[in-house]
Amino acid sequence: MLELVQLSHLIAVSKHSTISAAAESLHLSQPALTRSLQRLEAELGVALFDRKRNRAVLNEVGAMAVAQAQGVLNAVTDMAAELRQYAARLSTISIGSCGPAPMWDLAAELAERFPDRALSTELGDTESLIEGLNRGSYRLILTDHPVEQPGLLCRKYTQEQLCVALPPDHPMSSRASLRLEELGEASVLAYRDLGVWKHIPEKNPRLHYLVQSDRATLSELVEASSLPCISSNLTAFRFLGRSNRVRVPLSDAEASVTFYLCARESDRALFELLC
Amino acid sequence: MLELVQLSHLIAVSKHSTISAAAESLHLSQPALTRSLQRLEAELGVALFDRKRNRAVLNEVGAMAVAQAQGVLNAVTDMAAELRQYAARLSTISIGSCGPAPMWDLAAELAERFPDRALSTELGDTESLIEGLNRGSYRLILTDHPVEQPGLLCRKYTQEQLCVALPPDHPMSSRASLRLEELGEASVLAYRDLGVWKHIPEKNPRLHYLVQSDRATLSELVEASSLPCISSNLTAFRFLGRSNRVRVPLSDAEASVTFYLCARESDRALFELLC
DNA sequence: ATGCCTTACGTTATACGTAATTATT
DNA sequence: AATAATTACGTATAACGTAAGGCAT
Repeated sequence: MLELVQLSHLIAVSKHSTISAAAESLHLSQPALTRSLQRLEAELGVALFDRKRNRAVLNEVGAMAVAQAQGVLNAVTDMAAELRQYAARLSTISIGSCGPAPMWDLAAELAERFPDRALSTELGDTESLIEGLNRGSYRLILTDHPVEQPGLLCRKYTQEQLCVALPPDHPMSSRASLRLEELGEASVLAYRDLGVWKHIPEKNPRLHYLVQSDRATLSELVEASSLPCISSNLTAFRFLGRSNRVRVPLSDAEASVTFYLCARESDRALFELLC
Repeated sequence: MLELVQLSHLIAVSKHSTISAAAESLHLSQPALTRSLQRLEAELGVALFDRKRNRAVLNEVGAMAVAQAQGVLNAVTDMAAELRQYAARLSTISIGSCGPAPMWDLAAELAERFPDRALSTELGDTESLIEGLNRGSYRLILTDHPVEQPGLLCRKYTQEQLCVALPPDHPMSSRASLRLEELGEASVLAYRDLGVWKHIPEKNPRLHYLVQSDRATLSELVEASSLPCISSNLTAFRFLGRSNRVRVPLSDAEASVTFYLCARESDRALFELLC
């Protein structure tokens, strides 16, 4: 049977012009390479070289064989790469969400249930998430409204309520609730990935957001300062650390969102495991 | 390095469902096949089977691998077939002609000069021959008129003059020439492949042609009968055998043709060898 | 109990390297 | 002389078969 090493040998010869040079590059003795090429010719039933006793040069058929062999080898490496990628995709659970906090919760739950599988998380708007779920880019998504589509499963997952975490001595710390606008021109701490909350800053453009991209840093800043911090029922325990902040809920309509968990019908087992 | 036998082993397993059955079909022991598959998995770095100690079934990745492997193996066999075909085409000199007799002469000349190369001959009308020469279907063609085209070489090759071979006692045997029409309603022997002569019969539709497809048979019939035989300066020695026929040239305009030899510019060496 | 897969071990076959041979530059 | 390819021969590695073991139906 024709084998791939033989094809790679042929290609090496075409690259190095002489069998000797090719053999060296292959860490092979010259006789071994000669025989390998002879076997290849016998296998194919065609002569690939013009042999002049002292020199073996590729003939016309050999030149075509080199091109073909290169094609075959590329096809094989492509195949291997595709398989590895496919296997990786099968073993990773990719989730998409329109808000960071519920995604963290979901990721934590999945990590606990499937400790040996990789997780990939992504933020996006609900519409592109649904598209991604249908396309197979995501196995689970968290949306900001229920999704009713044939072939998709959907149920309420959690609710997130934004609040402002104030130091106990802040003038508004005893309020039952407040609107963002009431904070005036204050500087507030906030986390970078907003997702579905990305329109919140527009509610009070005068606010000066001190955006943090690292949760630990944000937590430290909260503890080390008396700056108000935009937080929520889901993020409080992460952002506020051991500080004794008072959480005052925001009464703006946009400050409360219900998240829905969606999966493909074919993934019902996974979906129901999370209920 | 990944090898093609391993891919064929994988395909065999997918066909026979169990490793044992596949091993038998491959004339291999079960353990040998098991190890071959293990090597394949190790090579690819992905698991292709769900192993239940007692049973090994292809998993999702394995199913995709089977499809890919099939593709690779097909590509390889295609490659081999193409190479063999290419080699065959390179080693055969294919000639086309618009008339059989000069083609026989040319073929004989080539066979003498290239005793180890195969010849393929084909009759056709001049236009399709030129097209074939440009396409690479022919290396040499014989046309009934000179061809002037950039990239093509052309020169006069030979002339053919039709005649009627009559027995010495035939009333017209002493004529210097005659027209087909003058033969009236006679029966005449003729060879099948007419090529450029195919319009000759129309010159005298009353003639009854006893068409022969075998040259030896035609020759025997000429010797055994007194029937006139349509022949030419080029075919006389083949068709008339040792009979003492008198050849009377045909004076019809269509009964004389000059043949031209054409080749591609890239084949100048071959072309000039024949001058 | 039978079928199927895997591991272990001794053997074989295939491809390798070394050395010798021949031809070409 | 030097380089390059092929042939010959002994060797080594890698894949094989047999045998043994374990799990499941």
